[in-house]
Amino acid sequence: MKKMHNYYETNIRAMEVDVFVLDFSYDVEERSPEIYIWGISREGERVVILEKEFRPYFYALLETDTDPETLATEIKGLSKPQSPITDVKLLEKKYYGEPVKTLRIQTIIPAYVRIYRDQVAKLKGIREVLEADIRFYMRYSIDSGVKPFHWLKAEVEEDELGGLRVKKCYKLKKILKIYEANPPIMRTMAFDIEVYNKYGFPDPKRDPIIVIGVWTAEGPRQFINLRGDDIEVIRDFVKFVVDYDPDIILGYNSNGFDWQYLTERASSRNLKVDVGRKVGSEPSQGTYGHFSIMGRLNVDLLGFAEGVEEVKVKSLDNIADYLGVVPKASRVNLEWYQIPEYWADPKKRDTVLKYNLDDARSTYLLKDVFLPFGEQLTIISGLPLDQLPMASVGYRVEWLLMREAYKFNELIPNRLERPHESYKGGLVIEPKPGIHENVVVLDFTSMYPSIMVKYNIGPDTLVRGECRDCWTAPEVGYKFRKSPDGFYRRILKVLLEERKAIKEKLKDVTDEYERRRLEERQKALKVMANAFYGYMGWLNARWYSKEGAEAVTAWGRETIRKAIEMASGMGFEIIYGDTDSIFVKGDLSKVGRLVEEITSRLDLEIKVDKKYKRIFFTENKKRYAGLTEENKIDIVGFEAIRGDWCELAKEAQRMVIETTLLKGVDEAVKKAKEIIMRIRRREFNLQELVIWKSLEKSLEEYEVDAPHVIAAKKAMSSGYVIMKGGKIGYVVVKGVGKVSDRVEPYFMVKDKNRIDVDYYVDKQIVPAVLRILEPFGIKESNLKGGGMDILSYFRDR
DNA sequence: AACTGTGGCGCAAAAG
DNA sequence: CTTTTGCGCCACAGTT
Repeated sequence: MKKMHNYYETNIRAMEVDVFVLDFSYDVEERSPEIYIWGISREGERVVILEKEFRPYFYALLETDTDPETLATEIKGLSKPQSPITDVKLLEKKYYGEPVKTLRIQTIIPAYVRIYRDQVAKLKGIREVLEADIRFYMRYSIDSGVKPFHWLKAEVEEDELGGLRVKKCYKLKKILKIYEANPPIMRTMAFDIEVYNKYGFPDPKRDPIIVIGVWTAEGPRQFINLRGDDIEVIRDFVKFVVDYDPDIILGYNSNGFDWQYLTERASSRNLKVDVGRKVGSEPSQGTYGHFSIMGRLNVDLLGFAEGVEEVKVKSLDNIADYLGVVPKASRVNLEWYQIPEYWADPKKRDTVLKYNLDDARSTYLLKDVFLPFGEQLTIISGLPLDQLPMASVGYRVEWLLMREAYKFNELIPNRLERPHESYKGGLVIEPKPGIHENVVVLDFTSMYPSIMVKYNIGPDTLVRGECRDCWTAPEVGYKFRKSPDGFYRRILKVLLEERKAIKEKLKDVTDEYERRRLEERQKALKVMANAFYGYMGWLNARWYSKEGAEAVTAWGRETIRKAIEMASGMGFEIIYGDTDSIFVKGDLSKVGRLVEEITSRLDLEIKVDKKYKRIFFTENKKRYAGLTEENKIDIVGFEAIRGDWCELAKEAQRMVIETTLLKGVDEAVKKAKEIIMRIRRREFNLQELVIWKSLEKSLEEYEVDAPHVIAAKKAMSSGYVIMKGGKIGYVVVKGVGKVSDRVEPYFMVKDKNRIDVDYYVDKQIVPAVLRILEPFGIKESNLKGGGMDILSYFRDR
């Protein structure tokens, strides 16, 4: 009777659903793990699919002379009642392409994998223990093929909702299909918090939140601390998030500040930041400082902004301004140290509120710039969108590789501690100094990935000793077997071919939405493919191969040498070259033939990247400036585009470069003299003199008292916190002694007259300008002489 | 004792 | 990932 009933029920409830996968998480319920697949159904409902059957496991790689049966029994003997070893199975797998015998050891609770791993590793007859360090939800995603931002068609049964803030909860019965299609509309919310910071860097135990600003498709919302107590602010904000129910929560440095502060502040006030889709779950800090929110994607856009190299100080206002999302002129601009003063003054308080909303709005609007690319990177790498911005390039590549390894029945190597070992890199050609007319830049397309594919490079294709059918790398002599395809080649081929196909398809697509999607996919594929070489030479990489990385650069050097040889053979003059490019001058009508010749003879694609009407080089490599065919001025490598020179020096150099290219050296000298005189007359803003540097280490680690380190220490002692990786802006003031003794954080200097003008002229403007003009015979005295006016002479003494 | 020149080294940031 | 550049500190040697 009971059985009949169940059968009947199952038939009624079993159904098919289509769900767009947002994220994964897992929980251990009643001593067994459950995987949550959070998503949006075809009908637009927020749903979760539970997978209760999947179990954690790892592999033990056997020595050749071991008997699997005996070892399996021995391993089973390690079983603990809290999480028994449920299965030990002998499997044929591949390790670096070689067939191997492994035991697959399965348990119940994910945390026990580590415990069993350590015990199994000590047993006799075990060569290595593998795949024990893969996160459980990741393990599931790899094995099941369920990937974020893909659709999942599945047979499910409806389940109890029990404390989940979704429309439906299903139990997974069977995966029917995983496919890519247009994503549903995702509800997106941006937020930003402002904190009382009168006593320097805010402390969550002491300083209240003064306002939380929110921006959504429906516009702004604000939670303001009116009574000096922020309990209600936090409570209202949490309620708002739960009610609005966003799929994506955007912030700017929200992993580094907002979530940290909010959770600490809340816990010190006995509140819970219960904003997840599971009741009672708080944002939890996972790997690399990222905060996970159950069922939602917590995306910190700062991670994407790091990729915008043109902007040196990656503050929200700078990034939003540069990308044209919110121009600085159209928003409230406040420095962090002005907040307490403005907040305390009833007449100025409104400015703080506007400032907060401008930040929330900027964050919200930045989504259109960053998310389409992020979506594509998620689809390709399989790394959930919320982890993507924090993950380094290496980890993005590795996620893709791990998924592919599973498909190929390859074991995933362990992460190893390796000592640093350097190897030779790309070839840089000595530039021909001076001004050149009509120079063409030829670029090998995706040189390193193409070389990896062409010569089948990788740790699994490397042959030590004799080899009949191998490619041999020049200079270093490493050999790689020609067939079958190695791990890297197989994956790279797919990426490069897909990119080619997309570029082809783009020629016919007119739909704007589809064009954008393909454009971003194409970019993401390029970024991923180009990251493979760097990944292979990354000490932390699971598929590290020094020999591989060394061979890639060696073939690269050979390729560029051959290209140069062919170009000069055709009568071209080589002006410069770096790694995968050559700058040539000569009969431009023959460039097309040169391109064809190189491409066919070297079997690597080269193309015209740029044409310069006029270009100049100094004696230095990696530095030049040119006027393109489109009358744009390109500046490469010089101070003008570096983040660690003051704006004034950069502007002066930019001016000199432009004038030199367009009007000639004499005119440029005149301009430079004018600028120097202006500074001597103190006609500048303090902002233009700030020198920004990042702190690559924590302050104690520095061995020398470099100026930026001293400036950071001064900032620290006045209450400002600068962490490792942060940026410090400083100016040089008058006084005696080393530069280090005369630096001060820019926000601590209010009086323009304290500035050491001589430093800025002699160590910033003159060197920057001379870098361009010196090759033309201009000396320091030509710039400084004859321009000193009496007035400033007296004022400076 | 105070200054100047030099070369090594630490450090950051660019190109590819 | 390597290559390249350049500033400033630091120690040292030689000079005034």
